[in-house]
Amino acid sequence: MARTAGSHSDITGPRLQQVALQLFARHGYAAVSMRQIAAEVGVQAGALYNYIPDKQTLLFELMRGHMDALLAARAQRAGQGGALARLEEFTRFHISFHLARPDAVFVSYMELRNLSPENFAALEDLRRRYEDELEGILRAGVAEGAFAVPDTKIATLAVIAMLTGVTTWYRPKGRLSVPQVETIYWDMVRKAVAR
Amino acid sequence: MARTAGSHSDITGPRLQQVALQLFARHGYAAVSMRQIAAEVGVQAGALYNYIPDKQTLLFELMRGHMDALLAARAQRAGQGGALARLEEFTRFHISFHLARPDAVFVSYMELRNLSPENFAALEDLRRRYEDELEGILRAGVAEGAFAVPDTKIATLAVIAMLTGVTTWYRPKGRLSVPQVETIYWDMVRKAVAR
DNA sequence: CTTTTTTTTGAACAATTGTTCAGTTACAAA
DNA sequence: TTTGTAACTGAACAATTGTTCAAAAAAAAG
Repeated sequence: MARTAGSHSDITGPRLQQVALQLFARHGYAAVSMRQIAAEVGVQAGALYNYIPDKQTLLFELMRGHMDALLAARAQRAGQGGALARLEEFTRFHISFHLARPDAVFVSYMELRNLSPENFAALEDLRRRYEDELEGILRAGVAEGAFAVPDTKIATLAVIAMLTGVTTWYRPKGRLSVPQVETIYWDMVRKAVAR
Repeated sequence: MARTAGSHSDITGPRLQQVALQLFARHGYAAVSMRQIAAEVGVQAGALYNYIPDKQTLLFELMRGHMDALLAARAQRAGQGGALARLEEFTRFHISFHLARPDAVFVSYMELRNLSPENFAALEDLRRRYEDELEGILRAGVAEGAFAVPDTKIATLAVIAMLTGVTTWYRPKGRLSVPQVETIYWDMVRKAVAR
């Protein structure tokens, strides 16, 4: 026998991405085999190569897809108002966006070293673009006299590290809702950059 | 031929740990083979098994060694004085300790999912003990009325995430010295938990 | 219905994996 | 110098790796 009944490109394609993201997040890129992914998709390993050229590209596309979605979502909420308001907006956005996609976040931060040099460079570029959003806000706040940070570049990285860290402990079944978490972190971010 | 001239357990043993840590940090546990490690040590793969029972235990021992060193170094600087002074001490300690061991930090934070369940539990226990150090300080500060944090547990994780993030960008050749970095982060930590 | 196209199977590939072990060598003690 | 031991080699092991491809079957088109 060959082609399975009810099989379709529209199903297998997206499901491959979904399954790969989940398994990569759970066990790591290098520890997951194409056969494991195929088994979870419900197909033989060879069939996956109708959708991806190779395993490396699969990883890269997952990571790039995540960063693209992040930048697109960020661009949609065009920053307006004073630096303080924009910083709050960024903080809440970052937390809610990241908490909604724990697998993609995990993979994007943990598997950078498994990318080929060109793919790594491309991803670093996207990451930089996102960081620049926050640094722009911090710089504006300093110019306004609303913030006091000794080094906007370091403050940018420190704030992002702090916010992204939420993904390591947050569980949907936990005692806090996402908006509550946002508020707690916003309180700390606001004070950390305050005069 | 067999035993290499000048070979000794005192050399190969430590060198194995050193090389494994470096390679695991650079490429990831699953992506590094025992033969790669052996080649870097200057020995055949089989010889490594005079020093470790298996690859998994090698990883675990590296991570446990790091956490033991962290807790031991922390215990040495027994916290004294008010919460603010203790928090500054913790902040500077955390940064300097982590910046001095980038490979061990990287492995300990990235390879948790490659540990067996028992080994994972053991490491989580050590990590918790370290986090409790900081939470104790924050709690004391709140009791003193020196700090205002809505949730000491979350604040603990947020501060640690922020501080550990320094390892992702700091380079010894960079424009800032370690004490300068400490001061910049301390400024943000201090304000973040302030009243 | 028949034909064409899309999708998948299943086997095959060379390479690599962690680990074991009998045999071999270097070193230290006697 | 002989003996004993600690350290290492080199080959072997079964299993698994990413990837390819001819054959087969299901779906879509005519």
